[in-house]
Amino acid sequence: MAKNRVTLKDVAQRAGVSYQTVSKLINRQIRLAEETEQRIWQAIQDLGYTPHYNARSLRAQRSFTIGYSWPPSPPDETNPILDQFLQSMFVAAEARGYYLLMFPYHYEVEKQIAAYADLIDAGRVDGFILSSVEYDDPRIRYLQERNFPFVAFGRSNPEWVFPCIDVDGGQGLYEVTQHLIALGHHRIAVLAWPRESRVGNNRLEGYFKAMAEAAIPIDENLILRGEGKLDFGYRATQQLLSLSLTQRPTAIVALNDYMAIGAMQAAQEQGMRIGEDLAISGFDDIPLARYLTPPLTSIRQPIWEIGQHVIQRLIDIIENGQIPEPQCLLVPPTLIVRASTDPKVKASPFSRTATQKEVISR
Amino acid sequence: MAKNRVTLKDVAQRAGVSYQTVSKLINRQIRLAEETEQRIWQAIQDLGYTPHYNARSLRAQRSFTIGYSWPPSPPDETNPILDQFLQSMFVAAEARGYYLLMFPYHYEVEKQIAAYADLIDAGRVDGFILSSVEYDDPRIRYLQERNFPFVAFGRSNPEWVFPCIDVDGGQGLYEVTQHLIALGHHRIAVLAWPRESRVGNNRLEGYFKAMAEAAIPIDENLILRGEGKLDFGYRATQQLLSLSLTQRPTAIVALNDYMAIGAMQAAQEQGMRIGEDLAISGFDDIPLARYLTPPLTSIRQPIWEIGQHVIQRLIDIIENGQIPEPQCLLVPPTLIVRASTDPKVKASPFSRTATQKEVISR
DNA sequence: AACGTTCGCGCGAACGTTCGCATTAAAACC
DNA sequence: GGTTTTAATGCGAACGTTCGCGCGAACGTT
Repeated sequence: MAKNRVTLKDVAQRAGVSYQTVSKLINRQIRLAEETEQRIWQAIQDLGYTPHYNARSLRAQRSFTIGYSWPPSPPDETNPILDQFLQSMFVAAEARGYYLLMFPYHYEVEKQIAAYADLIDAGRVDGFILSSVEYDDPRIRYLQERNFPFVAFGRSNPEWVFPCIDVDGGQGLYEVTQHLIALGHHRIAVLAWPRESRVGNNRLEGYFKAMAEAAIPIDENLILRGEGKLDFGYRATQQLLSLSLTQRPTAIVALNDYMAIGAMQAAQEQGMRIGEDLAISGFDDIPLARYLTPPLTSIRQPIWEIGQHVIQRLIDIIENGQIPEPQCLLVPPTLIVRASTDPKVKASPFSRTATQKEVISR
Repeated sequence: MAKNRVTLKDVAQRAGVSYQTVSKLINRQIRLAEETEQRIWQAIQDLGYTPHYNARSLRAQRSFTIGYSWPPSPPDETNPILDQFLQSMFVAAEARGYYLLMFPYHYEVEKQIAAYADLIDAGRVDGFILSSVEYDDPRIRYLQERNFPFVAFGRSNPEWVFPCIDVDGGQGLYEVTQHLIALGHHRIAVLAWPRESRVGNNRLEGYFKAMAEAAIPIDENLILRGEGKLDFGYRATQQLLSLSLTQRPTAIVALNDYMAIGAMQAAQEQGMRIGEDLAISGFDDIPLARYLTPPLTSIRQPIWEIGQHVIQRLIDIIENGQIPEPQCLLVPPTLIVRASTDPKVKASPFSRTATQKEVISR
């Protein structure tokens, strides 16, 4: 297994210099005679030297490791962005010589904080990425208090100042609502999350803004709140469709795709033609969205870019200590119009042309 | 940030012993006088001591870290088991004092192997978990050659001997095929993967076995191979349904849920009632499966158990060097019968009773 | 010719552990 | 009562780096 490892001393001996000199060359902290430098590189090559991570970290008091933990998705739902987010992050990390360390997410606050504290105290990580950030997030409080580097994917309390990046969900909802209004809809229902949901509230604001700009009064009966699951979307839509003709919505905006799918099923069971009799939109643009019948209008988050950004930012903070402005960056999502809201964008989802006909707004 | 860290020496001084003694107590390599032991624990508690990871690893030549890398899922598909698999693994790892390190997956063989080599040479990991294992997998070859610990989720060449665990996909297909035969189906089509697919071949064997046992001849025209995407399922099913009545299948077994969903859409477009006119089954039991109309019969893999097992096994190998028999463990998946194959198991997917009516075979 | 300055490199120390052996005192043996 | 065993702890070294300082030689400057 771990046989006789090649160390700096081996390289140094072969190159005929002291081992510290080799170290300095590797870390580019020194100018060497051209000839010596070549000799050393050659020796490194010949012996196949790789610096020992733990020794380096011990001495430098740096771990070149970023910690990440996230809440597991419930069994009846998959996290549509996890894979891409992770891949994006560790590609970005690798490019700067870092790796990502995963550790379990605990729901009990104390155990959760303890997990972060242990990693810090053990010197295993140089910083953290946070996601699924909520109001009063104890992790943010703790890390700020210890003055330990982190970057969050998601906003928290508006008055808190910390490095974060977030998708402007409000902008997404603003656009989709505008899109529906432009198509002539007035009674637009929302399948929303509970009031405590920070993400939900951010998104809802965009809906209110678009409605206000179009001078359409808000009907509180059309805003239904639930746990964001498919069957809530289904039941809520049944309820909406049981309203009288003058009250019933002509469009439903769901805050995620699962609820939208539930809504589609409920509407189809009642024989309604989605996109014609009733418009439905989702959020997240899960891969399946374009394959549904009809294809689902949705809002896509720039996950890859967020992963890149969040890591770049964290490493900048770790290495330079400086937190660049703006503290919190908002990136706009992309509205993807499909036949579930606009029947003109229809056709079989499998023909090449149909796929291209998806209207990517912006 | 990293302020004055509490070290063994601090603890030792406060407890009035040498720092090596404290180390030995922590590692339970020594018997101490009851009173001294208490004093030391108290000091550890008082000062909030946490061992420094890099120092420990440097000295012990062990990293307590497990490396994992996996191919990113294509943009039009989500990996339905990734989240659960990861969570399971790092929960198991944490319980034994290990963490998981993620690193990018490269498709070019050389870069891929280089990534593994670098982590080994740098001493950053004690072992690896492999997944998405294929025939002639170069990673297996390399790690075996270096005699470096690893455990694979998935089989490779039948003649290779290495620690692995895999879902018995053949058993899954055997059961679903038997299930369909018992319902009176004879012409059972398969939406399969390309011939080079190891997973696909393993699964197919179960189909052949069940057909052979029922003495039903294989019709090669009913075995269609594609890339495992939704639209292949769609097109393949269109093709199958265009066959003459005597040749057309009465049941379609898909090797994953996405192809099954495509098949359902194609069949429904032709006005067929799924579960009655045509039976369709999938594989993976993605969360959405039970919410489809009709709910999709599928095969669920025991992912959590696999994650636990794979980690336990790897740590055993790392710590004891011994590779327990059997080298490769096969675990059976679970057939979940829903209305897409058996209309008796129907009803709205959202009523409590309906959910319970899902028949979990075995 | 004497004197700074830069260049090229070496040296000792330290990072915080673990490990094996040495040491001391008390207890047990004959 | 001297010798051997056992229990409880100490001591020095090592793991493979990085870091700051130092030192001789070469180089230009006055």
